[in-house]
Amino acid sequence: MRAVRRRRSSRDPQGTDARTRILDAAEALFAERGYDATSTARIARQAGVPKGLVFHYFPQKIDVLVALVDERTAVEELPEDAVEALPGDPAGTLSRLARRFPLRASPAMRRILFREAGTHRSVGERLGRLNGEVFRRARRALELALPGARGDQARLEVAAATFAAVLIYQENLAQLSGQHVDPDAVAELIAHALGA
Amino acid sequence: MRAVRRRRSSRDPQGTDARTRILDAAEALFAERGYDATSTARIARQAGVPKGLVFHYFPQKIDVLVALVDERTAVEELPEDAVEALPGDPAGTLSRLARRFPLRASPAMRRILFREAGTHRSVGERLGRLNGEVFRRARRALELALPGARGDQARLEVAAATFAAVLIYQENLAQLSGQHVDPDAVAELIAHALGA
Amino acid sequence: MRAVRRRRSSRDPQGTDARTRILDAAEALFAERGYDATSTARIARQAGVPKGLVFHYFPQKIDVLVALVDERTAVEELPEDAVEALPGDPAGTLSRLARRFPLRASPAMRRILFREAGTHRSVGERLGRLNGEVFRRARRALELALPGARGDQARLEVAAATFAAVLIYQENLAQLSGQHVDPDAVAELIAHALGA
Amino acid sequence: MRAVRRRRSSRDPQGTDARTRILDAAEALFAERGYDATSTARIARQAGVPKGLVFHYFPQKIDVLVALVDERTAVEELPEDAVEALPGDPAGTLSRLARRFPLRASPAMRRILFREAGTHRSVGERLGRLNGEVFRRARRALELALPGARGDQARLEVAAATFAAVLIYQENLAQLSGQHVDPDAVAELIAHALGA
DNA sequence: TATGAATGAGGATTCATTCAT
DNA sequence: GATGAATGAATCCTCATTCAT
Repeated sequence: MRAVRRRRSSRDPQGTDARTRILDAAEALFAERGYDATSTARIARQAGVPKGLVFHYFPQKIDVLVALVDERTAVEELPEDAVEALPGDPAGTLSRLARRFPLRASPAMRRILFREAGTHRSVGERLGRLNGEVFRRARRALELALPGARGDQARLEVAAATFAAVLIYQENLAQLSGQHVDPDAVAELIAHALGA
Repeated sequence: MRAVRRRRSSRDPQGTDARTRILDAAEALFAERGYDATSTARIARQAGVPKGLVFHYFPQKIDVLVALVDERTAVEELPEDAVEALPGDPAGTLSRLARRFPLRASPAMRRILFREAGTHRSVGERLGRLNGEVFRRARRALELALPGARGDQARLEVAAATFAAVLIYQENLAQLSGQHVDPDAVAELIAHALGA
Repeated sequence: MRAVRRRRSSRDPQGTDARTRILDAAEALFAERGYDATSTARIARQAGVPKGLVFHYFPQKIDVLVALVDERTAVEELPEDAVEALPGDPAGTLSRLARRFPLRASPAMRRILFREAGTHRSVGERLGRLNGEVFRRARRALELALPGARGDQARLEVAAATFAAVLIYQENLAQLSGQHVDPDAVAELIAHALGA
Repeated sequence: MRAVRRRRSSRDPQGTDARTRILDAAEALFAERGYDATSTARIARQAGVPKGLVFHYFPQKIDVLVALVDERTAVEELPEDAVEALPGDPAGTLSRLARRFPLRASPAMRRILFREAGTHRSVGERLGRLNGEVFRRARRALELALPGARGDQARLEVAAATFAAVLIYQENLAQLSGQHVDPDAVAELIAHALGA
């Protein structure tokens, strides 16, 4: 999570620093065609910077991917209970969680995470951590929303895992299978499964 | 869907014909490192055939992927009701569906489908069709298992879509997020959501 | 020491096989400008082959150097006493050794050996082995030529080492220092040092 | 031959000025890996100075090499007869010459001189001049040590040339051939060749 | 059908050098 | 003087693909 402030140099007429433009271009291209199919030359061209500059900031191509994952998929450091759980309203609670989703990642970044997770360890690890985070929040939200602890713990975990999967992968589920899975509808489904 | 029978040549000590060995090698490699990162030379080496032979069978590299998807992700032509739905037992019905899953695809092929779906139209289409098939079967199974039509149609569709997603992507969900989502448990969850 | 016979293909109008032409070109260029300053593209151009072919035969640039050293600096497998030592004529014996020098290496190869020995282990090792071979032959020749064992053993070794150095490095001594050191004259000098 | 005194700047915690540190780093690196294989960036890093500063002091990379050769291989301006020749003791005289060797060059600089002489005219010239200087001194020393002029002039020159070669290249002889050639022993050998 | 040499476009990466600050 | 971002030519190497045998 870089916070270095970069000054606008005279060589930067676009007003965004070169490093950021490189990451922007890479994000769009990796999402569209995949990491391997995207050449560094193309990233540079789309970013409007000379080829060499990509390597000035990112010594290896893989470092571009790593930087994207590091800097653009940060899990917000929300207080655990930032999403106010409404006792008796698990569906609404999950829906709110979905909306205040802690994953600060563009649809493009999600596609990248998803696609490259299987082949690049660091990406896979990050995706695993994100999934775990969402899972834990969902479980906690459900526990708070269902104070009577109706429904055993095991089922609650299955519910949380299912919801996390749908939430994280919705982007890809939609694109790959051509079918939208609406998180709100799933939230409602799950609430029914757990509730009265 | 090829069914051509190939004779065993004298150069084929493994007892499998060259074309099959090429596809086997490609399946393993594409799953492990992705299509773009796998060279035709490597496929040939792993298959134990000369480089030129790959192009004898598959004029272009992409044809290897297409053949894999065509020949190794076939949706079985099951009769619609091959999975006997037990009225009153939606959970069991879904579980049986999961077990008699119509997708004849190795874990490796599922990873390939999944990974390349976003960048190769033909793969994406195939995945979409598979997902649709599973979705339709799940919906039909639920309709039969819940004859009273309790729960409206919309919720039933959400349930079928969720179940299809978990079923198709379980391979990847497990691998990517490090968390198993047991189809049987999800079946039970969904049954609760729809049932009494 | 390759002995593979290469057929003359129709694509080889020069009548020398491509691999040999690549090595010829590399030998000349490495000797003239050094290994690092010689690009693979230039080798290919001078050899009259496409760039890619260099890497077909030599997966890495360094392999070209290694092949040169392996195949073009072979120590002849002469019987130990192939150079007939004339008792009483150490000078003549050394001169004959110099002329029937066991190092089958062009002046170009000697310059390459010399220059790259310090930075490429395999080259350095080969040079060391060559030097050792020449040293041992010179010592043996002197022992045979001076049967009375006049002059102690230590001095004889110094003589052999000095002669080996002059013999192996004459190419470079001449070029680098602009001064020829005639092996025959050194042979005569050494004979005087050891003889009556 | 620079003699400019450089002040110690506040950015120079090592207490050596930047220019000197650059040359020190270059000397070590050129000796270890060769001129071509050493990037200016690496020199800067090893010297602990920013990349730009290298080009401030040395407008071109080659200027670093030239400066090293100019400033660090100086032939001492000894009076011709600084090495007292002892008539009748040529071995001792040569040994003393070797010890009071006029070449002020570190082992590293000798390796550089040696390696780059063949490809960089200025280095080659300097090496030639050094070799000539040592040769002339050795010849003069021998003439003085052997007043009777026994041994003809031609043999004396061969002796001087051989001794100069051993002296100048001992560093490399040892390193490359793994065999030490002791200058004192060679001096003694040569004395025998010329003396009674 | 089988084989591997041949081809050249393209890709990642390096690097000397410039220059605004 | 000091700094490091910027530049683009050049380098090593990969690879799909062709083709003569």
